[in-house]
Amino acid sequence: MNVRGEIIEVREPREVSTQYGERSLAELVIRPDPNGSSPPSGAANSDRSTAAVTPEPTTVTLWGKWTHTAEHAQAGMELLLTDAEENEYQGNVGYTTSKNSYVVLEPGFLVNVTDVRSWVQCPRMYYLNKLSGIPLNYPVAKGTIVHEVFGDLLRGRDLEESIDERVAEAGLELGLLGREAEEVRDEVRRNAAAIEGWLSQGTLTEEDDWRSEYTLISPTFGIKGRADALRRGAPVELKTGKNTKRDPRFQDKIQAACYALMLEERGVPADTGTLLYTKNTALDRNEATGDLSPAKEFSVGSGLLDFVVRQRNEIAAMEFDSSVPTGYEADAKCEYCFEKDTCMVVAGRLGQESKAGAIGQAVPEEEREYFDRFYRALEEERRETHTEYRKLWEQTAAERADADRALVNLDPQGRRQIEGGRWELRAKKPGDAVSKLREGDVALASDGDPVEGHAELCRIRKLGGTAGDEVVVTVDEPLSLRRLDVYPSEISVDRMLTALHDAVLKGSEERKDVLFGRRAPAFSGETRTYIDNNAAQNEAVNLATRAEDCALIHGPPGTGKTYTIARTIRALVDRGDRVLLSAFTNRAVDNALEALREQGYGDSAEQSSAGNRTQSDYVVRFGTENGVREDMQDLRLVKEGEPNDRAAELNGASVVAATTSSCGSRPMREQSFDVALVDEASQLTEPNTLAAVNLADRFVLVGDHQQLPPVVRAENDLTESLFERLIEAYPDASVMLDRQYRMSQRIQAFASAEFYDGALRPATGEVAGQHLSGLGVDVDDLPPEIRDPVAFVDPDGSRAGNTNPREADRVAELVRAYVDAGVDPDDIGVIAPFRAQVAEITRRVDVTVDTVDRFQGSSKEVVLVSFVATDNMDGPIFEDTRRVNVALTRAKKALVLVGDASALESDPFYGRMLDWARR
DNA sequence: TCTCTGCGGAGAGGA
Repeated sequence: MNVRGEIIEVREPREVSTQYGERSLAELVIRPDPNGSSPPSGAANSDRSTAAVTPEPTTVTLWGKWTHTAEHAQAGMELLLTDAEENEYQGNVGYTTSKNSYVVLEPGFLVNVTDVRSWVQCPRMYYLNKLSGIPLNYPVAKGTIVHEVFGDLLRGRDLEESIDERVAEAGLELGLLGREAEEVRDEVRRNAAAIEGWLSQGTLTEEDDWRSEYTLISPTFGIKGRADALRRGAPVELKTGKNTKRDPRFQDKIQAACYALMLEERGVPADTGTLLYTKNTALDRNEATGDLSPAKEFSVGSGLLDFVVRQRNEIAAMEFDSSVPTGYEADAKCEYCFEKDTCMVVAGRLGQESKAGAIGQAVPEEEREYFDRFYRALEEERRETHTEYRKLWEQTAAERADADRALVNLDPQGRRQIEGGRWELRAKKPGDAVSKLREGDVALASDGDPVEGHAELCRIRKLGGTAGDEVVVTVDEPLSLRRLDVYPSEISVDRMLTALHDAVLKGSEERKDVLFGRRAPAFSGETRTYIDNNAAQNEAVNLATRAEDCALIHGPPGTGKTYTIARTIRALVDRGDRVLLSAFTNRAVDNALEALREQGYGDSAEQSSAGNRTQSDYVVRFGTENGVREDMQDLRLVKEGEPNDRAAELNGASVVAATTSSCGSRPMREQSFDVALVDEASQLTEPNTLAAVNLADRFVLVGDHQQLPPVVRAENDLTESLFERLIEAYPDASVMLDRQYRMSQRIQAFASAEFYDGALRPATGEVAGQHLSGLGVDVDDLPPEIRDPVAFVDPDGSRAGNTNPREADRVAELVRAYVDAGVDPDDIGVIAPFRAQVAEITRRVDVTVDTVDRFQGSSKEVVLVSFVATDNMDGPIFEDTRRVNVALTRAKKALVLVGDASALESDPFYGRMLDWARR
């Protein structure tokens, strides 16, 4: 049986005499989790009836080599013991390890296979890889291409066709690395020859069954990864580096053993692993000690699997309290390590202990403190992401579907092989099924069980379609498409971590002086008139152009933020600056680009045809095909093609527009700018902002900290934006746009008073006095309760979960009243705090209905807000009043608050809002 | 069960 629970005490390991002689053991005391203990396989949920009783602490005895794991265990960690034996010692009943047991620390912490690999090489290397990311370099780029070609060959694709396409796909990266396509194709061809030779060597018989790219997630061992290939059920890893030894490298074996471990968990054990070294040149192959085959097979014994688990436990234990490895944990030799310099520099700069030693001047105390604080915050965020993975197996299909995390009960509609040997799978989804999944997302496609069944990472090509129930995905290997799950990603955390690293360890001293409060931002140069009808906007452009370090533009709702951004960019480019335009969302990036184009800059007509851009005065949109809006696709940098052309296109652009997340990608990390201008800065975590800021000498942040803050999973330092921190530290480096072009006087009054000290005012009398009559509506045609431009309606509903059906009915009635009075449905928007209520209202009306969070950045002539709450305003969603600011400031001419009067009155803030609405 | 956008998912290798 399996035993699982929280560790409450760890006792010293000791030697004891047994009938087999001297043996070591370690005892742990755990509080068993009644749901976690289960028979070794299958029926995990069979004994849930015992859940009601809180179990007594139990002693777990770890024998032999598992005492190693006990040495890393701490109270508070979760422990999983598989194949446990019940035992009784001196009257106490407990559990011990058996011959087949594994001991797993923090099984919910999901370690990547490559992380286990690098940890085995050296724990410091694991840390350094995580911290600084792997930069753009040729061996890695080439390795990636060879892997892709390998997969293509296994799927039966023509070699030359595969090489041509895969090299072309890597065009941008290769170009940035200064490589010619033909040279790369030749090299890939040489590597592929080794693969092909082996494939056709007779090693393979008719019974050989192959599959490529196998995704595995292990709930038991807390490991996830993707094997290059399986041959007769055993893992095959391709390595394009040099290995002139007879045996595979140890860390390569560890990698294959990780996959073998996960296969064993699925009941299909593999007792061998194969490493395929394609090597570089014929010369290298001759050096191979008599062994001409690129393939090296090795046996995967239980000792190796145990070792892998123990190594993985070391990582989980290290991450449990976010501590930093020193290198002494392993016996790697620093003198031969090619990361030695980096290792020593990081150690020296951050004041860390390192086996390799430390060089360089430590960064000031406050920077180290900052680094540590954000490092912990980001690791905490990573752990929250891991709980999302865990739900893949802890929740039932129905629970996943209810949480909008999966589409279940899909009806497979067939498959076909597409270009490149890959597959297109089709299915129908139950008509009313909704989820967070969107077209273009990477998701986990499965036959119904994403963890124990057959699952593949896929790309969603179509969701909905004209019939509304169509699902189309593409995958490397075919399966019966019955379920689609959100696949959580750590990319965001990884990129924030590298941005933090770059900011503290690579950032210029001048910028760090400002970031760490040692010096106020400086300004210089002449003041000019850029915008003649709005003093604050003009001041904002001047602040940005005169900034020597940074400028902060505070843009409340409707104040012409986007216009000001476009004008600023133009001013900067006109004087010769190279500018990075960034924002949190693709939508904001494209909006800013649109404004730039409206001002006559960067229009595609002006840009010469792609590949022939010689003048450096054009705009490039850097982003994914799905992320970039249709009308900006012509500016989008296509990464595929002739390396030199692709690189020249990016390098030559005087304005590059990309999300902050993209700024953390490898090609973008190679770019440099004079100025980074970041929109939606108040919605960005500090490390996210740094990803853009790191790429430029100076930066301009645009945002409104009175609107929504960053969305993060963990409660920590990430919730305050850099924008907010700096605007509080340096009010003199900021300007607030104080004239709004959106709301009538009556509508803006509450927000202005509550959030902007009354400083937000209508830009013109026309804006202030706008009214529904401007839409050709006779107010007398409306029901009396909504004739005032700001109205309150209490439908006397009651909250049920995150919905309020009666309130939804009332909202629908009011929407119809507006439409009947002549308001165009396109001019009406409905806002609700919860997605469930959004769905409830959407069923009743045919106008835009969305959450507050998704409405940020847009506006409507008429807005209705459904508050849902009854009884009181408790709950996190209502506590952050900035959300209300956003909701109330979306309306131009009419605003209706729909909610429960007594609940709203129970809170001072909402009470004031009610007084204003009822005035 | 609060809100949620990004991102090639992970891994690609160097002596």
